[in-house]
Amino acid sequence: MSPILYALEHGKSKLSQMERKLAERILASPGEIVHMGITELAEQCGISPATITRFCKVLHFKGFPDFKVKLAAEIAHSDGSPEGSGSSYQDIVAGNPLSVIVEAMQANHLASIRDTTSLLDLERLQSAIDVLCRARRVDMYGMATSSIVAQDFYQKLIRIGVNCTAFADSHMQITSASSLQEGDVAFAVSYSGETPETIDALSCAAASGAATISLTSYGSSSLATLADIPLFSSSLEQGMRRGDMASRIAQLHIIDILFTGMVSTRFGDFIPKLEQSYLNVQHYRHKRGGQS
Amino acid sequence: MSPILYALEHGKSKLSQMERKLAERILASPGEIVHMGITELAEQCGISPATITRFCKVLHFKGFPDFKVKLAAEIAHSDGSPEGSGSSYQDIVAGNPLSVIVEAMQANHLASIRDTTSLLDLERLQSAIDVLCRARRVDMYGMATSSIVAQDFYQKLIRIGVNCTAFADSHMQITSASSLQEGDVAFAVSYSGETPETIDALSCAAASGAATISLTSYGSSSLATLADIPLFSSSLEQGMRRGDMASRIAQLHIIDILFTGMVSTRFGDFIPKLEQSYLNVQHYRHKRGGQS
DNA sequence: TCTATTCATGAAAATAATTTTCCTATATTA
DNA sequence: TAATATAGGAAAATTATTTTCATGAATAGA
Repeated sequence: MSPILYALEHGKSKLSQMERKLAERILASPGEIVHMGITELAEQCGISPATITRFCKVLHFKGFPDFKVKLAAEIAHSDGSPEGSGSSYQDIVAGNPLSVIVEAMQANHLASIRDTTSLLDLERLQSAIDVLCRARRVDMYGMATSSIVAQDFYQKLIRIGVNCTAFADSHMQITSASSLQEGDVAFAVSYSGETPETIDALSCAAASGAATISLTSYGSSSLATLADIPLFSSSLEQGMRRGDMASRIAQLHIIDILFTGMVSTRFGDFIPKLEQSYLNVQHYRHKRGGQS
Repeated sequence: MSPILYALEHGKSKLSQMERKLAERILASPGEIVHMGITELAEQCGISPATITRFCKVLHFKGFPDFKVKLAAEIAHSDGSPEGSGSSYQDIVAGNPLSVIVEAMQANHLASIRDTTSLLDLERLQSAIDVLCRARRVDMYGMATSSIVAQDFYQKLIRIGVNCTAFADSHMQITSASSLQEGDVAFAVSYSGETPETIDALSCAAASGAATISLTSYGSSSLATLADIPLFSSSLEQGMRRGDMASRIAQLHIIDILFTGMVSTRFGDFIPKLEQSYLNVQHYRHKRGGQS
């Protein structure tokens, strides 16, 4: 906790009634305070602006604006997660004020990325990258939210000239999987690891002789068991319906690592293609008279 | 370097003479700026206070004090964690060992989420949520990477029964935009804020009388200027082609906040629909013999 | 090349925010 | 109980910020 908030918390007992109201309001959501005027804050606390100015002077600030700037600087260091723990998932419920939602979401997403990174098995990740780099063709499978992740990887791979498909349609996924061969890669994404359509597609791909990679939430699941190289994103403890938001961020995080790993491995091959795809989009647009 | 300073540094060329003086003064010692009044800063730059206020507005801040608070928050992280984990953006180059890539990616993504959160304007976010909650119909626009983000929001909105479309085809986007009416919402996503197809679609939507929301990387852009409610994700300093990875994570972060805000606002309406959509997917699967 | 128009800019007016002053009510101590 | 100290608010004063308006420079069009 930042020095200012700490001082407020611990000095509370010494403060007078009105000052305490103020201190409590500030502690309740410091992030909001920095975007408030003195009048607004005064009203919310049921006190007068004069009291606030005096209070800031007591704390040795030059005034209220000075206090705000210093406070903003301090709370920026923290994650927004209460008690600075760094890794706690927050649940979000009805009627929460927006500031709480924002803080909770930040805490969740940061925790999710951290947890996912710390769970990574580098060797396994490297072998996934190697397999992908050598792939003649790559198939992506995923339904609903996971289809977004699959699409994202698809877009990236296309840009470096990897022969890749990512059908959203489960029948097409199966059809595509049937036509894979040895040397091809099937990459399946699923939050639960139990999505039947995705499992079917990956099974089919394995039967066709393709190497299989799964990306699921951490823990044992049918999809992970099935895959040659199972990769994991962190699973979220609270409120399952909420889980897929943080999980998707974590999965994209892994996708980014995979992609960057691929580019880094085959720099010479891939970077020129990446440049070219970028330039071509630019070029086409300029012809039409638009901008970047 | 923080997104604000980065935007200043890189947008300098687009600025006018006086604005450039100002930008240079801010870049010279951002830490001092946050403790200055607008008049003092104006004098030091040899310009008028009016120019400063205008400049802040161009950067989509509410005014000079708002700029100061956001800047204070940002420079707080950057000097807090020098060159390592924490909050500085890392570039990724050829032949980096995987462990370095992983660390850099984590640092980038964490920084991106933090920066984006600190740049958020809660009031603006709230008005976006309000507008979305009341919308008769919502149109999503976005090309390439941004289309992924648009699709993601689309999937979420559909699940809570919001009438929403997210065509990937730019002609369909325009067609759809033309049929919008007052009370509808158009939501455009673009990393650069200059994607012509997306700008066209949003302009068209505005002409049709729809409320317009943009989600772009931080800085002044055509799309942000066009929108009634411009929202921003943090922009990434290093290696331009790398920017869209972190930016996409940041944009999804904002999508999650918007969605959660909507659900929280209209808990009673939306939660049952969310439950129902979940149960229906389950039900359908069990009939076929699969699992969750 | 000249004119019209747009755009950048500063001066000053208007507005908004903050701080200070002054006053009252309450509590405290002799 | 009276004297005094003090917290706290109302309102005035001050200060900061924003807006408006006028001007001159630059650019585009004729």
